[in-house]
Amino acid sequence: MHANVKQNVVPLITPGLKVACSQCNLRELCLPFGLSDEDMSRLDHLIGGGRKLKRGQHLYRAGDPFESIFAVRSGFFKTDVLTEDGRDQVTGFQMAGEILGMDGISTEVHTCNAVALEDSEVCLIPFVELEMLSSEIHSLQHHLHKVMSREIVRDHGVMMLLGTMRAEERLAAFLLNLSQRFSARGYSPAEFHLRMTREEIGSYLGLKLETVSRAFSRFQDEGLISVQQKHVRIVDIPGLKALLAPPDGRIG
Amino acid sequence: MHANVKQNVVPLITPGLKVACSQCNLRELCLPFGLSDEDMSRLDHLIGGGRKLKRGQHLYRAGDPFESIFAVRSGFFKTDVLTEDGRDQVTGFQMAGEILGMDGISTEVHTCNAVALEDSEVCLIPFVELEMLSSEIHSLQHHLHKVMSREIVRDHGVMMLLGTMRAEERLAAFLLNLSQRFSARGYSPAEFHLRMTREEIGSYLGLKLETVSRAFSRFQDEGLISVQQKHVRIVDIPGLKALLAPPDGRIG
DNA sequence: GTATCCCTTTGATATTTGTCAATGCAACCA
DNA sequence: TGGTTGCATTGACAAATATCAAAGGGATAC
Repeated sequence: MHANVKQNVVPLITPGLKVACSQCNLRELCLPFGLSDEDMSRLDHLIGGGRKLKRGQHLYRAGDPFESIFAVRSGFFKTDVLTEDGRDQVTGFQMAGEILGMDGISTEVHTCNAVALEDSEVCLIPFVELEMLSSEIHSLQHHLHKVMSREIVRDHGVMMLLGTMRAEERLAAFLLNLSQRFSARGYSPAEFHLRMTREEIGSYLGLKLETVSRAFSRFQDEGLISVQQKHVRIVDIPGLKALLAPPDGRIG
Repeated sequence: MHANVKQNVVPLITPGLKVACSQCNLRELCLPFGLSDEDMSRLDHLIGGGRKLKRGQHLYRAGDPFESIFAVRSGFFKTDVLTEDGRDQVTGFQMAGEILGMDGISTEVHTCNAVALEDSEVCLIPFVELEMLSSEIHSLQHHLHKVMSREIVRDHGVMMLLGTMRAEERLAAFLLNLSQRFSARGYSPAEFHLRMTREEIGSYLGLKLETVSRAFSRFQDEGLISVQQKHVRIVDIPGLKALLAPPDGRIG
């Protein structure tokens, strides 16, 4: 290898990784949602290939020029924001069918980091070309807007969690959210493997890792879940949901 | 007034309130940013008129069908999310030139409430027509995407604030953010009137109103600001900024 | 296979923020 | 003008979470 080629450079596109929305079983969860066969094949031609990432690899970093958004094909990601003064906030965890990178549109530069938490694959969607195609395909344009709006609504949910919930409520909401998303992808809603550490969960939930660990233990003691390291089984979904109603529960 | 007309019904468009982006001094802060004169006049024709709101009036409520987004022409708004279990989270405060209502795109229904905190005026931007026009005007399409992306990035900043900052850091960040936004609109960055109550600030910052009030008092004792009820004068901007570097400030 | 390292759990204590309560201030209305 | 009402401030105390510290468990690398 020549000296002017860094050893850790990773190809931006994994050669031979074919991508076709029309053949993808995630299409109903992902960007192609609602497209006709013909329009979907036009989208196929736009997708700039795929990319494989090993656990721990960055899909992009804050400061990288923005060129594409990404659809998660398989695997699991986290996004986080780092400030100069050393704060680190996990802003989300993304799984198959979800879109990454929309933070970069506003400034043409990514504002957060996206890291694979397990070996993963993504589709590259060049944004300039996506805009061109969505000028022509109204349903694609509208769905892109929906995807971005959904991200805004999701963020509001996280603000609600961080602003109004206590530690155990936050963790319950987090587990129920994961459960629901796994379920939507055909996996068990009751039993799954956490891809992230207690510290990453804590960062997302605005808690210290010890607090997260204690909340897990408490849920187990109360018979709500069974947890061993990263393996979680939800025993009592209604019980977890009940935790989300505050003590004075002014319902109705 | 006839019995079948509710007394509190407010016209959705204020008759006679003319709106033209091309004549608006907010256009560089708002949706028309970057448009040519010709394209701006096409946007003028799309804007569905304006609407005036008195303090306390809702621009829209969670559950309302989504039809338009709104540009704040004058005044001041808050948006908040309410859950069935009684939680209430203020998700943002909006001032002139800022866009409201993008939460509604994803489900065709608004997911939060928008309330005028002082007498205000907005422009109505019918979304279906905006999508049609942005298919034709690429720079409008792109700028709409930027505006939505900017909202996502802003939300990440709020998550950072809620997830990693302590009470006084949150309030300092809040004041500095207001200061910067007033400044960008030609108002004093150092002296302004808060349009929201301590409770609303607290909701936004994930704090109780008493904690907000104590933080204000502490800032005043330390000579950082001068505060009397809703009137705030920032005396020491660098001092406030210094509060945002955490105690161990691992810089560099 | 085994040693290492990172992650997790748990306990004791400190700090921060929330809760409850009382008072003060200011604007608004009659 | 005076009273009412809502908002803000302040204090004392309680509760939640963070911090510090130590030890155990699994996965990974050699």
